[in-house]
Amino acid sequence: MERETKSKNFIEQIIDKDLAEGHCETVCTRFPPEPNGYLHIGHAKSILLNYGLAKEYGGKFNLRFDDTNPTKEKTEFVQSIIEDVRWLGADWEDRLYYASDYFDQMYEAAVKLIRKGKAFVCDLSPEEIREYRGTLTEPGKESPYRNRSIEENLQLFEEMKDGKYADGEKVLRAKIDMSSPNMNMRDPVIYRVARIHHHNTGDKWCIYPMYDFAHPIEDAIEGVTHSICTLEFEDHRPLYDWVVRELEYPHPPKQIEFAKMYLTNVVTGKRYIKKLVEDGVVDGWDDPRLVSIAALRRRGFTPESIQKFVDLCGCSKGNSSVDYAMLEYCIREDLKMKRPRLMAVLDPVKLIIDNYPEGQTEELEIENNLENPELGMRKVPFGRELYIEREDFMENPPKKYFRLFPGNEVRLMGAYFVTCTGVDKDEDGNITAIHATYDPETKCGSGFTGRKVKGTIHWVAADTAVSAQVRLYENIIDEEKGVYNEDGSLNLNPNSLTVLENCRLEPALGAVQPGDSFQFVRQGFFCVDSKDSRPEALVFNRIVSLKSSFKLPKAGC
RNA sequence: UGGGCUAUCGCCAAGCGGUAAGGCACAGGACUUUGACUCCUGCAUUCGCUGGUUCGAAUCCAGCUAGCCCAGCCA
Repeated sequence: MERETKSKNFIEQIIDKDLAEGHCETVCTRFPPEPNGYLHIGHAKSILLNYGLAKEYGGKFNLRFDDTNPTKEKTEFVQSIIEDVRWLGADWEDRLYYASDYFDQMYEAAVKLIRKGKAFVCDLSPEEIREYRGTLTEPGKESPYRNRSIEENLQLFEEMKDGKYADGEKVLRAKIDMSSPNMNMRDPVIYRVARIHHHNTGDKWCIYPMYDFAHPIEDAIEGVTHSICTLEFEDHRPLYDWVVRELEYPHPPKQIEFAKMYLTNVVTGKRYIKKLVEDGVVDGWDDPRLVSIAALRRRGFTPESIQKFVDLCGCSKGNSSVDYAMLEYCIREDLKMKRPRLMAVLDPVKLIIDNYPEGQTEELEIENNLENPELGMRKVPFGRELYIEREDFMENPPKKYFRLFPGNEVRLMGAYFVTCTGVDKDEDGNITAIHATYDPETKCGSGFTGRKVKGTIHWVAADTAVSAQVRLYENIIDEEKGVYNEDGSLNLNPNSLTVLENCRLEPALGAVQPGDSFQFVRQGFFCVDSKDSRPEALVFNRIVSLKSSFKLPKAGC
């Protein structure tokens, strides 16, 4: 098997260099979500990037919950994150960790800093700390508590741990530089008091470490070599390095930042998704109109397609917004060879073959996927009355329309050639049925080569068709215009979901399982909704359309 | 006269001083029992701008410009 020779991204180049220069001997990465919401396509990039790197270098990949702030975290999210990461195929083996399991070590680390004179207990209120911090252009000033003795700090910190102070009364701060141009270095808070039940440690602690202090410790404890995070943490790196250095870890982990991924025409961003869910605009975190991992899964995207997407997008330090068409391409590419191509009529109109004997039926054998014989054959019943797609017939066709119109001959896929002879209409002029004649000689598989037709259309037999509901999902919001308008109203795409109630499927589709996906000939890729499997009618979600290059001319024909 | 980061085709993205990869999208054409797929072909004389160094610059230097991030006891 040939492997595409892919150029290495900047992270791989850093790792190569670290390995070559002996900064590390192996590679260990991690995905460290805070369990405060559901994962989305942006997280997939981080997960697959970290996992892929570990795999590429024969190293390890850890899944670690960064649960240092119990006010926002829930077990519910822990479960969904585990499920999503597993589904994506990132294997953490036996290395599932919780930052909260390191609280003892973090406490000791804080004590160590105090002993070194590098941390102090501060009594300033949150407001005062903000005032003392200065601004982006002015340096801050030192806290009046900055020069407490080591002994006093030790005692006070222990008292914080023992619950002698109320929330917000005291914090532990790193003693760095109040005049640093980097706000993160102006004596950052590293421990705060919070009397909140923690999903993992219960009520054992009433003080919790801050991210900037906790994260490097977590990485160091686990032996993470490359701590990959997003761009907004770039300014935190000096602090990350400070913590690692002051705590004197023998194998300091290294933080590397990359750009988050955005998708055009789609709501990315945890807090917007959260609001859409909370406002009831969507049905939940896994509403197929969203791009949460759960939604993509329910919509019919495969882990392989997401992997391909992430690979294709690459990784850099420039903020970017990837065209949604790229994601569509990836799922089409993944599914086209491995799923059956079946016939489904989304907007049915009856086609009556007048010269086909009344009462006669036959079973045609059709390949499930013309390009992949391994998927086998299936039997499809054929008869005098069929349903075809309403848009596959035009009474007055424009130039270059080569589907059905009066006098024209087309191929019924897998069956016969039929020639349109006329239409029935109701009093209002709506077409109620189309009439045609068929040519028995042209049966599929008979080797007939007498003449060719330009159009091939799909169909289902009227009496054996299975009825179904099909949902056509569109991107929910045009994020270029903002998720919410200035007046607070939602900037929704009103056509984000179209429900087609009257679809007719070939009988083979009556026995499918939730989650199964198919290509519907000429329509696109669809997936049986895993959450809505009503017995009376199957519910299909459209994953993505096929590309279609024939566009009807504009009005006037 | 705060700091950090980024700038290469409509969208991603290689490139690391030797004369602009690739993918998506798009447009032609061939093929076709899906107007799909597949297959060809086209698609940056130019790398945010202006200077400089050099035989040679997207790559080095200087100065601009634009965008993103930072003043949580969030992560």
